[in-house]
Amino acid sequence: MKISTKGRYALRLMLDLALHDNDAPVRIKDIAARQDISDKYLEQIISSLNKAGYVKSIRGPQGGYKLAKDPSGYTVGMILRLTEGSLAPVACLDDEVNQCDRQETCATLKLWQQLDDAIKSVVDTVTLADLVEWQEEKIDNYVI
Amino acid sequence: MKISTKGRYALRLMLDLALHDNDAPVRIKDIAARQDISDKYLEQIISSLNKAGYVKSIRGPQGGYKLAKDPSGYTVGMILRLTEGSLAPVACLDDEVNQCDRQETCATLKLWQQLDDAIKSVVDTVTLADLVEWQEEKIDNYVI
DNA sequence: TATTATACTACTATTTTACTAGGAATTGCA
DNA sequence: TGCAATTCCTAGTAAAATAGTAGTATAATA
Repeated sequence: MKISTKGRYALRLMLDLALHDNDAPVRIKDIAARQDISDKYLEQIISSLNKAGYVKSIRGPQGGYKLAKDPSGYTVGMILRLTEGSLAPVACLDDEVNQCDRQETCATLKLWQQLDDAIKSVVDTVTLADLVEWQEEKIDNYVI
Repeated sequence: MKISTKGRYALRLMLDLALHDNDAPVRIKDIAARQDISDKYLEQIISSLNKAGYVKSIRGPQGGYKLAKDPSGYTVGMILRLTEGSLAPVACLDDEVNQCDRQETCATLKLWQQLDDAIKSVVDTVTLADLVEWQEEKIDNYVI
């Protein structure tokens, strides 16, 4: 029941983009350095975000990436589902293909549905804008 | 972010024990047949439940397993954590060893805490007795 | 046209998952 | 007392997922 590095890195990547959103696009190399993540791995992750239209890419010198829309336009769930796949705790909630034949009389199914709802209530509510806000709060309060 | 078979099977196993809780202990073989799960695999799973004192075992002929206490005494979280390990969505919530050095200024940490709370609010609230109840409701309503 | 950046594809070591296999220990019953 | 039924214990293993690395192609800019 762990979120993988892919999902976690994707969130930090998008947050980094949101925090450095001025005119100039942000290079993978810079995100990788700031977030201390392999740039080659980030490249793969951002590639799927790019294909989904979550970020815009600019190639060549002075190139990089920018968010496609305002941070408030992304929920955490959107980003995680794109990189992690489904966030449902069991496969039978994903799609009909994975439903088992005990469906009708399965008591644990109700449990999984409740758990799924609880997860959704967080990931589909919190947006990238919230993360930006929280980040700024944390930085303000953080004194060495 | 999936619950593994180990955790799912453990829940069904415990539910099966709760549903067949009369004087006679329940054999692994019977649970395996009813739940359509490999009995050798169930054996391993119930072994950890036994070591944790969640079930009592009786060896020899007419042996088997029984719940150690009333179904209301087990939360789903207890059973899942024993078999799955931690249910926290990221390792840095598990223990201090896994905390990263960004902890102080990490905005996603707040997200993971909220997600963790949401998960806990379900798994630490629902008990095996609830599953029994749901099961009975389902069976009552299920007409072929 | 050299340089800087993204884009794409393939490969790989490690870990986790989901079991299977085989035998040892215990106990009830004939 | 011995056999059969059951749990107990340990090891092995195929397949999938995870977390990357590596190399080259493509595009844009100065």
